[in-house]
Amino acid sequence: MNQLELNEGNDVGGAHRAASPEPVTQRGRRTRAQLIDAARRVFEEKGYADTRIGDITAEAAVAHGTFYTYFESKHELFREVVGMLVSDFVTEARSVPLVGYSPAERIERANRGYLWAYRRNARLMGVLEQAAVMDPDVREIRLDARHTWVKRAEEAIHRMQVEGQVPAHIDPYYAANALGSMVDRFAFVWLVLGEPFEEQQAVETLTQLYCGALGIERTPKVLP
Amino acid sequence: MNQLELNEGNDVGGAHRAASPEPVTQRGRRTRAQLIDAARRVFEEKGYADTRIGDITAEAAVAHGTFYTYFESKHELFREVVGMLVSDFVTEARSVPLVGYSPAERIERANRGYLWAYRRNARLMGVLEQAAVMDPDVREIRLDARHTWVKRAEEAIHRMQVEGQVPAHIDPYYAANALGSMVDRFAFVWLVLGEPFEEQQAVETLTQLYCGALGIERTPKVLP
Amino acid sequence: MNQLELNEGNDVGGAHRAASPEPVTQRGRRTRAQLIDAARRVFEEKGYADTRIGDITAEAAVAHGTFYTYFESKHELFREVVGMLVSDFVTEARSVPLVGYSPAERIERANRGYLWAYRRNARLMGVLEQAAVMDPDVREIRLDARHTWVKRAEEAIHRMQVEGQVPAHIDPYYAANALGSMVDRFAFVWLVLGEPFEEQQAVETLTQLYCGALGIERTPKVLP
Amino acid sequence: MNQLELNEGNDVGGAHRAASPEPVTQRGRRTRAQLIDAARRVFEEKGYADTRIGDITAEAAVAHGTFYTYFESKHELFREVVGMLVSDFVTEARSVPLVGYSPAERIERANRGYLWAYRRNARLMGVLEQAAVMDPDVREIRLDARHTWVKRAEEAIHRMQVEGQVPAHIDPYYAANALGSMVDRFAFVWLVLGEPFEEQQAVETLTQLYCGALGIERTPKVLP
DNA sequence: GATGAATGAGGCTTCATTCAT
DNA sequence: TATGAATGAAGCCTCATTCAT
Repeated sequence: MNQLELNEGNDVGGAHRAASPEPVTQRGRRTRAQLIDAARRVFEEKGYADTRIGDITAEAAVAHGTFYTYFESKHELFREVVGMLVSDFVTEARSVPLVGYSPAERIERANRGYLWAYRRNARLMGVLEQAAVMDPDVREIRLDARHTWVKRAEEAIHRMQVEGQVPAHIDPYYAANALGSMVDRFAFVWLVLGEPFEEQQAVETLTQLYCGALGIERTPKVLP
Repeated sequence: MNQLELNEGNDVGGAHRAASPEPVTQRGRRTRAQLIDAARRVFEEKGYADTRIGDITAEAAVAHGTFYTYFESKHELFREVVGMLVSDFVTEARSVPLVGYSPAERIERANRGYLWAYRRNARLMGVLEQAAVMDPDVREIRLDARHTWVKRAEEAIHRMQVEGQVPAHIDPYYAANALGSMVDRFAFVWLVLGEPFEEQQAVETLTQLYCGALGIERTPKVLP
Repeated sequence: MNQLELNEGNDVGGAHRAASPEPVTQRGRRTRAQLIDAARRVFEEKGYADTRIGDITAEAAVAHGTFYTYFESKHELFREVVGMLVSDFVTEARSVPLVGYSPAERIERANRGYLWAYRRNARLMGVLEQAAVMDPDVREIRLDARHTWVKRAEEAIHRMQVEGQVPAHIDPYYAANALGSMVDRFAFVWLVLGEPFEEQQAVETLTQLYCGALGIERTPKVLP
Repeated sequence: MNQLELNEGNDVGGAHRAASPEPVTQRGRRTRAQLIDAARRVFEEKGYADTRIGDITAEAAVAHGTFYTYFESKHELFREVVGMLVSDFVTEARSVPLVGYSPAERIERANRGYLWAYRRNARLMGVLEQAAVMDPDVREIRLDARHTWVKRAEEAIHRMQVEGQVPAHIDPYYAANALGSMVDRFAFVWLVLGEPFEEQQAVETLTQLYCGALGIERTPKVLP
């Protein structure tokens, strides 16, 4: 169970990845990687719409025309960058234990991990949300990732219903969507829009509400 | 109690407007209104970044140069349009009764009203979210609106804690933020990104989780 | 009877002419005309492929962007220019008398008129021939024009066959094409490619061969 | 007597080639030949102006940089290709008998051979005509070739005047130019611009007109 | 006020040519 | 010789903004 609303990785990312072939030479691979690195920094600083191709090549310290050796458009490069972003969330998600802890404990760990991953990638997450609204391709990546998560959370809720830990009248699919939304949006408002929250309290409240909503017993922690 | 994360209206909107003076003549007021109407349609169709001044004037059937008689920039006009969007949410919010119903009933009505208002304005809400990420002015409008709501929800939760309906260990401010996020984000994913949810089930689940999270008793409805 | 291989005028030209609407104001019409004038000069100097939009706007003494107020592409503007070229040939063609002279006399006048018109427009004729090879639209204009002429010459030959002035075994359509080709290509080699011919002798030889090919009696002129 | 308006071959072509030395190795010769083959195909498909160095190397399946091992420019390579085109016309021309047939018979064979050669090379002939308009070097090749032919045809006409087969008042040089233009241009309109002519009728009409223009007796063939 | 033409800075893309491997 | 990556000048097109009528 976790709030990862992003893609599991290669399968979906691959479906969207560039048609441009892998560079043959060592040098080519290095240049391509430089461009992706530079692009991430520029996207974070300026957002998707305000990023110029020239900003990226300047940041990567290559000639303007070199961009077109590897990418057809800003859009295509952005998808590469988003693919790496997704990978980081995936890594975080996989570190959440599925067994050996109480439900409340697992929920807390997942929430904390999600917020951490979000903080590491906050600027870029903002850009991703922005781009997803108008760009169908980006939206598809975003929704694919969300589907991956929803399925996981839904299964976890269902499992807990079978084990009698969560009431049967709750719809697992809708609940997974709603509670994921809660954590995801909270992270966005905090880390992208800049609302000044405090981490300990954020994790505590999100976890407490998450558990309460599902009828899971949990002893509140008293924060200093 | 409601999920309105948008501005209460004139006070905040007023703080941002004011750049261009109200037209003096009848004709001027009509032209100005035409531009705002047209702008809303174009923003909904193309998003903020892809809207051109020329798109708006063409849609409004006025000359290109006429735009600058009334607005200094696309940005300023967008704030006008967002101001009208906010007004619709405010109207909806005010129709939610604060007394005379059970907490669970009030929460359900607020949730339903929020989703309705969101649906009426879905395209534009998407644009607003998009613009809020990169544009500080728009972000300010968005966050002001959110603050308004948080204050209301926070006070409602606190009142219920005083009355013993909600456990004392819950932080009202964080909880108001988190639960508002849940409803707001759910609406976004449904109505902007296009996830196919069903209204009855959406309201039921959101309300049930909202109440459960706060420890409020509520008898689940059985949907057909 | 004449060698005009170019269009009669409005019908065909109109079919190809620009979609861009006539400018509304006096000033707009003047600017548009300036651009067409300038374009003709630049096309003549540099040919179609080597002409830059910037060359045209510089020659017309307007800003670069002004080009796009009136034309979508170099291609569209070129069609306008070619339309004016065609008009000149049409004017020339109409001045050739259809009656009141002997067949040989009419042929000579037509040949001379064709060469004159060609000389007036030599540079541009070269560009037109060049463009017609690769550009389907331009080719269509060129061939439409040729068809117009072929029909005229064909009818004239047929009339002379009926009157017994030309042998019946000659195919009027093929003959019209071949003899028109002779005059047209001779003009091209002379006036575009720069072979140093002399006008009197050119008219005399073309006319003598033209008549001889059709079996028309003609007394050769002795040139000084 | 023939209508070959193209170069006889090595002498003129040699005057323009010579820039890049013949490759020393076997492998080098093969690569160079691949490039020339590929270039012909690409020029035929895209025309001179729209052909990119990269198109040629891709078609030849060699690396982009390899081009510059053998050629200095697209222009130089084009001259190579045109040289091969000319060779084909020369081969055709040499197959026309100079003796042993009547004048009318020789003219007919030459016309038919010219149209055949033109058809084999139609696409490239179109490109050549196009390039000759603006490119002085290509124009020179074209005109050199034409001069070669004019000399031949002029000599043939003069010989026939001496023998009393052609009237003396005809100027051999102008007539050779004009009649060559007729056949050459007819072929162009038919095979490059795509006018739908039929071969038998084309040869018959061209030959009949050619003979008639020179006052040569010829019995028209009746086509089925 | 309204009009629509004019402006030109700014960003995009191409591609001939060079060069290190 | 062959490779393919890197370069950057050159041209294209857009569109926010100004301005004369």
